[in-house]
Amino acid sequence: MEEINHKKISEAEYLSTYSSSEFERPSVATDMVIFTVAESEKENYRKLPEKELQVLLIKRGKHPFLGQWALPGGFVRPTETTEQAAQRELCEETGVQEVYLEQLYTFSELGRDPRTWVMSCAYMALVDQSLVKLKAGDDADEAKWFKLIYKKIEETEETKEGGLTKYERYQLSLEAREEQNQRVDRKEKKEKIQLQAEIEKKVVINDNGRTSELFITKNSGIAFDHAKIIAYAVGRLRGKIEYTDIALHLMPRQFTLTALQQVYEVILDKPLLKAAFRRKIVDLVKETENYTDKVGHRPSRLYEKNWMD
Amino acid sequence: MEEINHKKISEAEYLSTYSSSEFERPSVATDMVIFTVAESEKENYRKLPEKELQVLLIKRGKHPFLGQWALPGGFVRPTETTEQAAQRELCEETGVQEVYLEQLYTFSELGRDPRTWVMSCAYMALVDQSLVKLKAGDDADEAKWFKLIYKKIEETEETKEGGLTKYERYQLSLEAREEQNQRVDRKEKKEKIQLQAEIEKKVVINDNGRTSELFITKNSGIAFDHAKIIAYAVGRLRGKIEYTDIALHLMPRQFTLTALQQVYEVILDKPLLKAAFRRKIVDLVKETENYTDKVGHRPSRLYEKNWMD
DNA sequence: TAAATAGTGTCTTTGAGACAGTATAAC
DNA sequence: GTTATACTGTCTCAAAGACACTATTTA
Repeated sequence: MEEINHKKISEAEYLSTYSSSEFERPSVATDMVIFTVAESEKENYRKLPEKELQVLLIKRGKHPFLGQWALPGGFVRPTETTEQAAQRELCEETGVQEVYLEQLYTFSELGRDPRTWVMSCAYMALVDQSLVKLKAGDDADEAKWFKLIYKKIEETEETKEGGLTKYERYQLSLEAREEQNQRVDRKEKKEKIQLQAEIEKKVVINDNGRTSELFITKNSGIAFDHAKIIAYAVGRLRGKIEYTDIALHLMPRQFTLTALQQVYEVILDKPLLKAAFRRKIVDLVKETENYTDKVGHRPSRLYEKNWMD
Repeated sequence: MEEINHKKISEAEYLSTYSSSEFERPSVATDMVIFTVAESEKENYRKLPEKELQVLLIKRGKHPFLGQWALPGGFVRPTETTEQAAQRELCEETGVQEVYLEQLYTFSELGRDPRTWVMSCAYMALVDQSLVKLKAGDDADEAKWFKLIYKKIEETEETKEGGLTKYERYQLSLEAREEQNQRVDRKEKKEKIQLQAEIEKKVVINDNGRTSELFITKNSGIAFDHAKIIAYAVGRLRGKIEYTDIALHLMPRQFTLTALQQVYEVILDKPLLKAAFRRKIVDLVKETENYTDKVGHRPSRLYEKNWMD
């Protein structure tokens, strides 16, 4: 509590006497959920490649959670906003400037970092993979794209007196290919890194309305509470892709409408009808006079992003 | 940077040697945008009362911004999450437990608090006015409901090379009735407290997409960057009321559909068509057998909230 | 009975879902 | 010609906008 008799001093005088260490302060970090969409290999020469939603993780080279995988991030400095910190981390990790960046949520559960009191202001970034150059992975800072699958696996309801509680269980699977860095052998072993977590969404409905909260119920290999942050980000991405044009941030300069549709499908994790999809996104894109080429079937017109509205 | 050779120590050992004061830390506060909807007086005995959107502000009894009006809030303690801090502030200020609470955004602009490095994790709360008992206003902590009007007043576009910049100017008006506490004179002077701010929304559209940012361009009487936080909250409320049932949190236990429509109208600041409105919200409410009474015209059926989905 | 709100019916418009049908390059 | 994708047309259905019409209470 301030004990100064404020009636008698000016604001300038007050500030000069203000002690900035009256309260214990948390550390504040930003964590970045950086999404991209990449193509996996073609099954045959005429089939289109499949797409996958990917998230960037970094192998921790230090305690805590040494050897586990974490979201890129770091502490916010006194000379920058959380957004600038996120921007800085993003650039350090991917080399990309100018990408879509959105503040997600500030996580402040006690004990989320075993070291000390740390809040995390989480951001989501959407990047076009073709622009990204991952930093060469030295031991302490190995970055990898993980294929992300996030699915609801169970839904239960419980009726208590005066209300209803729903539990939705989601599975988060993250998978990356382990590259054999040094070995230049013929038998290029493609070992996979598999991370898994289970997230429970608890929805309480009673006279006072509806509240929902996420919990990590299982976790193997994902550092801190980052499984929860990723789950939150996927939810936000899925919600926003339906009524905004953010998906365009994941596209290269020119792209086919089928490619765009695949991006929507892989994010929403469900197939969409072609005709309806095209009607919906027609205003988000501009026709070009270019077509795909040598694809083993009818070529497709290329489009560009149309941000005007 | 941590200079410990982490290869040789366990996580437990590492944590015991971790110094928690390596980085400069910000103060973290929560600020609450507490909305309610209240009725103003009837024009005549048969007309329905008008509704107004209100926000709770507190007159600052200390520096900085002494005498100006600020959102309720306070520093987050090491024993609580930001949400718990918000909950606590809300309860201290309004006496209400169990209300709708939603994290809005974390504001971290440098210099937003002249004392020191302070981030604010802002929350929005929606309360039914009938449950609120404002704390008796002692000198240092006078709380008041302000009628809120937030309107777009200008929109300009600027085409630069490689992009388009839109500026949208919004006016935020806050108005409260100054009650004459002690005086019990006949001539009950109803002086008004008028606060005004102008917010500019700058939208930049270029090859990299669309970014938008809010700035306070004029401000009279609103402390800190709280005009911006309020503007942000109104935007969120307007967006969410269209596709969720959060408006129900502003309603008393029983209410008429016209009252609910008025709440939507006052928040969205535009009239809605009755038939379409009723079709849209029919699943959010439950019929009761009760009707309004003595209203000078046909009585109206009362409804209750129906959160089930 | 006049005033004011309550509540319903229905025509139109819009957009999404569903699905079929035609088009076209590469092999 | 076969394969696989590109692209369009249209029927249906559901929700929202617009507006008009009927119903009911109270001073």
